[in-house]
Order: sequence, then C-alpha cells, then structure tokens
Amino acid sequence: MANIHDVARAAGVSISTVSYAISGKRSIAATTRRRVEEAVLALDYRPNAGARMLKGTRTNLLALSAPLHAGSHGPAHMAFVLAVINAARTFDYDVVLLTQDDATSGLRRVASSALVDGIILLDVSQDDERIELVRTLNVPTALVGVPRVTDELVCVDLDFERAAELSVQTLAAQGHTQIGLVGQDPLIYERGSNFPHRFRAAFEAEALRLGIDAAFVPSRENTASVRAAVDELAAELPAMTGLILHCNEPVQSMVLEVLDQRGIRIPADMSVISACSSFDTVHLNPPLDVIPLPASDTCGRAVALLMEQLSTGVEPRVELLPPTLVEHGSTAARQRV
Amino acid sequence: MANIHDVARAAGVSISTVSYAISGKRSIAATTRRRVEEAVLALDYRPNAGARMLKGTRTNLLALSAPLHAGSHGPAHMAFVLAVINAARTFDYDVVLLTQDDATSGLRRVASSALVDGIILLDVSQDDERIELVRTLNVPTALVGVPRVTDELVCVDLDFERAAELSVQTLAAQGHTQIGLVGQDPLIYERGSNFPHRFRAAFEAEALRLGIDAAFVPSRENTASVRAAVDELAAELPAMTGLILHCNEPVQSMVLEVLDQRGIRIPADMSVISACSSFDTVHLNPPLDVIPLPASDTCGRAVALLMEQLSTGVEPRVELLPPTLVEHGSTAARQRV
DNA sequence: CTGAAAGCGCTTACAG
DNA sequence: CTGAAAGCGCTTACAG
Repeated sequence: MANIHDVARAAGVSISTVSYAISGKRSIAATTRRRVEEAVLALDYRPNAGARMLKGTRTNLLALSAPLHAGSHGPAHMAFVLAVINAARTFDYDVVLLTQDDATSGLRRVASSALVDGIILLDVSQDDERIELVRTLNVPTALVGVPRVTDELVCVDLDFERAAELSVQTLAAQGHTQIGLVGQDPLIYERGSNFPHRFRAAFEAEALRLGIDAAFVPSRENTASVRAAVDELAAELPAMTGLILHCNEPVQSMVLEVLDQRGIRIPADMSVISACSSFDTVHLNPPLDVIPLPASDTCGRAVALLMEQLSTGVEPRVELLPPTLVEHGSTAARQRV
Repeated sequence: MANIHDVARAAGVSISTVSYAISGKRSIAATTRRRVEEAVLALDYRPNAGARMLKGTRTNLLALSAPLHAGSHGPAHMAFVLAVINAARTFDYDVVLLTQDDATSGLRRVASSALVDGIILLDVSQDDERIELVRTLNVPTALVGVPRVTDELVCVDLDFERAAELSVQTLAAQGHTQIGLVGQDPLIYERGSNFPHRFRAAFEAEALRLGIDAAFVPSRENTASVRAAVDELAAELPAMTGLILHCNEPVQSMVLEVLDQRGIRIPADMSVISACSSFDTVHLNPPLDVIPLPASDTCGRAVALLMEQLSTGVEPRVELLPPTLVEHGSTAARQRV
C-alpha cells in the first residue's frame, strides 16, 4: 500500500505538501495540487487510518451502541442502525457497531482506546445504564431517545407525546368518542423503554382532556395475543370506532387481519391510525394513515448534533421532532347510527 | 486519558516493560507484572488504538459488508450481523459495519486506509461485485455464502443442496409422493442470490431422483401472495401431502394461517418442514420441524477462518456445514386413503 | 529479566 | 507557496 512518501516522491514535492494538498488546510499552487492529485490517483493512495488517529485529530469513526433487547423488533432496529450509518457517511464517518448485552464494556473499550470520536446511543431506556457511563467517558455523545434524567445530555427523538395527542385529536375531530390503543410487547414496557410509556401516558391524558373514552392494551407478536388484545378493547369500549396502533409491523398487520375476520371495515366501521411507525404503512391491507417515525430524521439529527459537538460544541438539549400525519384513507368521520 | 508513559511512571518501569507485561510477549518477573497491572487498573489505561494500528500489527477491527437488498428480510439480516459481531468479540475484534448500496467503495476505503485487518462478506450473490474487489484488495476475507466462482476464496455456508435433499428424503421416507416448495420473494431469485437457487435446484433434482411429484412457487411477504402460492401448489399437486417452506418467518407464519383457513391439519393432512430458517420455529403455530440455518455457526466459522488467515494462513476453500433436521411434530407418515 | 531507542505514517506548527 | 522536523503512542528488535 502506498504511503505519503510514495506520493510525495511521485509528485516531486514534500510530504507536508501532500498532506496539505489533500486536507486543503493551506493554499497550494494549482499546478502542485494537480501533480499531487495525479499521484494520489495513480498510486490509489489513502492516508493510513492509524496514523491519522494517532495524530490526535480525528478517527473518523463513531460508535453506535444498539443493544438488542428482548422484545426488540428486528426490522425497526435495523432501520435505525442503517439510518445512523447513512448519516455518518455523509460526514465521512464509519461506524463501529456495538450490540453485545454488556453494553457498557464495549463503550468503555472503544472510547478509552480513542478508537472513536463520538458515540450514538440507540434505544435508550428511562434509566439506561449507558447514561452514567457516557457522562464519565468525556467523549461526545448523542442519544436517540430520552432517558428520565437528561442533564448535560444531547437527545433527539420524535415527540411521542405530541404524536399521541395528534392521533387522539384527529380521531376526536372526526367524531369518534371511544378510542382504543394497541401498544407494544409488554416486555418493552417492563424494560423501561421510554417512548412507549410517553406515548401511552399522553394518549390517556389527551383522551381525558377531550372527554374521549380510552382503553389501552399491549400485545405480543402472535395471532393469539393480537386477537385477545382486540377483543379486550372491544369489551372495554363497546362503541369503539377509533383505533390507534402503536406497535410493530407484524402486529399491525395481524390487527388488520383480525378486524377483517370480525367483519369490521376500515374506515367505514373503524378509523385506524398507525402511530410512530418506522415502516411503510401503504403496504398494509388496507393502507393506514400514519404518523411516521422517520429513523433517518431522528438518527440523522442525532449524528448531526454529534458532529457539531466535535467541531463547534453544542449545548446539552432535548430535541423533539414534531410529528406529522400522513393520510392513506384509513380514517373517516364517524357514522351516525 | 492515561498513556503508556503514565503507566510506566506509576509502576516504576520502562514503557517496553509495560507493553510486554500487557501483551505477554516476553517473560516478566511476577512482582513487576503485578506492579504494572496495578498501575493499569489505577489509571484505567487502555492502549491507544491508533498507535497500535500504526505499528502495523493489528487494528483489531474487521469490516462487515452487509448490503441491504430489495427483498432482504430485516430480522434474518440482523441475526447474521449480530452473529458476526459476537464471533468477532470472542477474538477481541470490533466490527465496522458497511451497509451502503455502493458496497465496493466502502470496502475499498476501509481496506486501503488499513483500518481493518480483515473483511467478512455477507449475503453474497452469484456474481457479486464485491468478489472482484476483494481479490485485488489483498486483505484477508471470508464470505458467508458461495458465489459462482470461488477460486482463491474462503467461503462458508450451510449446505443448501444437502438441506433440500434432506427435506425431500424425510418426506419421501414418510410416504409422501407429492411435495410442494414455497420459496423466497421472487426479487431474491432475480437478484442472483445464490442459496435460493441452490436449494430449489437440489429440491427438484432430488424429487426427480426419488420419483416424487414436485412443484415450486416463490412468494412475497403478504397474505394475498401467500394465498396465491398455496393455491398454485394445490392446483399443480392435487394430492400434495408434503410441504417445504424455504421462506422468511412472516411468510411461513402466513402459510400456516392459510392452511388453517383451508381446514388442512398439520401433520394429519399435511407434513410441513421449515427449511434453512434462521429463526425459532417452535413459536409458529403449530411448531414446525426445521432444518436450522444457524447464523451463529456459519458466521462464527467465517470469522474463525478469517482469524486463521491473519495468523497461520488458510488455504482457499468452500466449507459447507451439514444440515440437520430438528423435529417438532409437524411431519408424519402419509395417511393411506 | 529489563531498558533505551527506532520507527510505524501521518499532521502541523515553525521557518523561509 | 513550500519544506524540514517534531511528535502523536505504541511495539519490537537490539543490548545488556
């Protein structure tokens, strides 16, 4: 593999000129620059990553902590990982993926060996063990998700409270007076993941505020559990005509299947909103109105804030992205009976 | 962050002694070693990753190329990524995950900057563009999957041909004479992914050899497509009593749902085998006999062979792991009518 | 059993 | 506009 000396020799310049020509950190005569560029191309030169790291500038590597928990949903998980990697690449960063159960030891390892310039934490729970660690690590960090205590942290997430309110308001404005919510796997609530709680609490508060009868049930990812969940909602809310789905893709799909089996038509008999979904709801049958959870937006913003920390610095903050509702015809004004 | 000089000072030894005490590459007096270990612990010292890389020994980083294609199945994909990371960690390696569409540029980047010691290629297609690249890169590489031309490559995979034969043989031995195969998403066949073709071809060849009537249909991941697939098989094989599922988890689940709706009981009316599945089929309803596709085995073996290349060297080879059948009661001898 | 020193390949003040 | 040189933090022959 060619090194900077090879390039310098080929271009007939010193190694500092090569370095500056590549980094652009000082002005170079146009002809010199061209000669260097040609040599770089001819030798397929790329600066040695270790040497760059050692000089203490940038490693161009960031750590992505994405532990896989019980109840996590593979595709959604993957979507966030991909979103972080794509965002990182736009800043010329590569990503070291840490997934081991023992999340803190991996972070400690890559941070204290100065392997990475920064850290992205995914799937943050309310009392996440990683929070305390990154406080001590002194490595720039951005979280996707909001823990209970956010002091000194940079956090990005969809505004789940607003999303819940928007869901309820939309259905309430259409005249629905009994609204059900199918939630995530119970495991996810138990583990202290923050967004399901935030969504559920805001759902119930907003329903109360608007005088809506509301009921919530979690559901596991299997047909029996989904069927039981739907039946439980129907029992609690006999006149339910509005349904909010805050669960993963297979569960949403199963809910629609169960409604179909029960002869419940969408939106004639039931208005359905898919809330905070990181997949495309037009592939569902029928396509669902959706408040998207855009992995690329939240992760992109988190990566951007991380990059800002590396350069200019960033004040600690919690950024909540405003939810929007995209209609696909699965809600309608309530039929008067 | 403490460096090796800090540790040397704290332990009252030279930096070379610190280095050797940590690496164990030469014998050290027990008391000296203890002093060094204490200093390392006290200062929370970890060698600088860049400096290690620069010395040209090991970066302790490997690149995982896992492009996400149309038709890829999220959870299965994730399972393989996780399996590689877990295996890498057992060798004290971290993983840089490359997922961009432009797979070759990422590999070129991390390889020629000497960021990684080796490369794992996932989801290899028959004429994968990455193959030619890694041949020129001169970086140890192991593939999970088998391309059309395997010269000079180290490849690991489940033996899909044997798996197909084992599926057919098992059902044939039970007296089934008409056997259907539900395959992957058509996109996956079009893209030239190798294992679906290998499985399908071996399925048809083995059926022919045993005098079994066989039919194959691909299926997309939606209920309508699955229903159509099942009906097509039933039309082609009116006396079908054996069914092999070589498709992702949701599709397998939908097939079972459709069979249930059609009043077809498992295994009384239909013996079903889940082939090369990377998920747990006991959660299906009913649980299915399965030939597992153990991501941890194939990926673990690929990583192990990569590590061998880094030390002793490895002859190019194609290692096909033998399939096994795990019974869960979804097959039975054919009912004579 | 241990230490002094070279050198990995860069980046960046320092000089001109 | 360009070059010579220091130095980042290690590992590893070389010496003793």
